[in-house]
Amino acid sequence: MPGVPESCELRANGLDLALTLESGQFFRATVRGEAYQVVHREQVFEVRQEGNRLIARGTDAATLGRFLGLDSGATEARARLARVPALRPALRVTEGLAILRQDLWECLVAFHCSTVSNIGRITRQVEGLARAFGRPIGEGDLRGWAFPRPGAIRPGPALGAIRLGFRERRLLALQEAVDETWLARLAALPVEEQRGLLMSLPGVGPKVADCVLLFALGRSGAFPIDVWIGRAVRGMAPPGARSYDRIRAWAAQAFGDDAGLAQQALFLWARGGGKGRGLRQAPRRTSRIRSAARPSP
DNA sequence: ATCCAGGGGGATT
DNA sequence: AATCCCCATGGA
Repeated sequence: MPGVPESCELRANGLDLALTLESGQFFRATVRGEAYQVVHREQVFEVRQEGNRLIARGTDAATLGRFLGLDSGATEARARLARVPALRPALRVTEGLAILRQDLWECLVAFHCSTVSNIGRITRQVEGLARAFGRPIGEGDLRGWAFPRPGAIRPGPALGAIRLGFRERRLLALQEAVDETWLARLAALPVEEQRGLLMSLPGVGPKVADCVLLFALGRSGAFPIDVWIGRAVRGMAPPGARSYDRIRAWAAQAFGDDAGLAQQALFLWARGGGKGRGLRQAPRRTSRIRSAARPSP
């Protein structure tokens, strides 16, 4: 039995840890005093930020750096995105935001659960799945449950207690459609094939597929469009860009491989979140705009 | 094309 | 306290 979890320290490279972990892309980070406790794959670790330093316990620098996207060039991406004037207000309140690199299967399930739901509920459901079906991991004060691998989630009262609602049957079907080999092959495909394959899964439409491409498969040009993004880009995108595919094509043209970061910045900004604001309360100021704008044929 | 599944969070009444 | 609105997917 190993005793003390390994520690590490690395430069944050401009990352805002709190902003990134609480930006709604990841569901397994919890506040613990000045730090965050994170469950990532088979590790439970604790990480905190002091200025431009990240100090962690229970993981190694390589794993942490990759998970946090420290090598993803977020600073350069922001500089390129700032050339688009309409994006500047969103960029202003999301300095230090990065796109995480999550576990593929966990990310797929989490965003599968996200359909017609909200962040608080998704968080509880992901945690519930881990507690009910995952393996206990960690040691000392760093304990948790790994997310259950495909096949480990079983129908029954324990699953019912997680209250997935109509998502439960689809989650079980999703699990049947996928195994470790399938996931490994998916990761190696070109992006358009990845997207098509993801969308062929039960309960996975364009939005969920794009979330998985962005948050797990490292496809930085993916641009998931939920209702908040739809509102945010109204007025930026040309009036013709109304459908999911047209907004997506516009984003690809406007932002290229930086579209994913643009999306996450817009998401926080549109919800009234961003630096020092948290993400919990979403003011309804845009609902009027939304009802005023009708889809055109 | 429209309705619903099942639920919870937030806002309005 | 009751009621309305919201939300992404798939099947009727």
